[in-house]
Amino acid sequence: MEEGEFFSCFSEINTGMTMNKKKMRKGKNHKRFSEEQIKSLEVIFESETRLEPRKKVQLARELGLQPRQVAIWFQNKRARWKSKQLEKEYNLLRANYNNLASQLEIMKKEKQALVSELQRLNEEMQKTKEERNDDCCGEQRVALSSSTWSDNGKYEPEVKLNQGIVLCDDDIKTEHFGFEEGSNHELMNMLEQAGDSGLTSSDNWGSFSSDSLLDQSSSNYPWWDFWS
DNA sequence: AGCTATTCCCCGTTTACATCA
DNA sequence: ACTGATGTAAACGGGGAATAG
Repeated sequence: MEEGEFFSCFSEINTGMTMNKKKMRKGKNHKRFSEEQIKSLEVIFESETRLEPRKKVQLARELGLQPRQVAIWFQNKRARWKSKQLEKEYNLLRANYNNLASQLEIMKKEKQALVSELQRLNEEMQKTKEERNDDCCGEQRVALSSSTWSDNGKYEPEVKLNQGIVLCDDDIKTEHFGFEEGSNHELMNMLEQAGDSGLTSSDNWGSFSSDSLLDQSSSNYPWWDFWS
């Protein structure tokens, strides 16, 4: 229903409630306020959502209402206003979430592409290695001279291609993604979780505080710019 | 300091009324 | 024209917090 249409239904001016509470509760005179009264109340509410007692009495006199009616109108108005605010915040939060989710999808695809590329390079390297094995066994011993034996007795070769790509997992992260041990630890974890579809599981949202999303004033830039 | 009465507010609910199918 | 369902504004009641006497 349109607002004008709504108000036209209640053109009867409320001349003031003189009945007591019991009569009010039982009575059939439960009239809605007139358009003029509502307009005046709205104007005051825009500047102050709470009324000082003296102003409440004065306003009630001006509008031909009981002070209690004015007080109750302000109470109900605050409740309606709060409800609308909550709805706005919810919509904002949902939009931010959708934005974040789509960014995550993009990142997952990018990661998958990088993993595929890495796999391809690995296979290429393997092929090159096998060719070298065929060509010259002596050189292989030199190339693998920096390989080590780990504490658990596992052999860990460090093999380098001519282009300088280091095929050791941690080094790849450092050289290709610019990740330093420690400083980007959280981001690394996020990437690893994303690879396991961990971020899409609601189980992992326990530490995800909606407050921090809404409280954008605490940082110098919008949180969602983190991904851009 | 502890108690009581009063006032205000919030929250959830009820009541009265208008609208619509 | 009547009626039941639904939505909304006005009003209520309970309970907590603050304040004064």
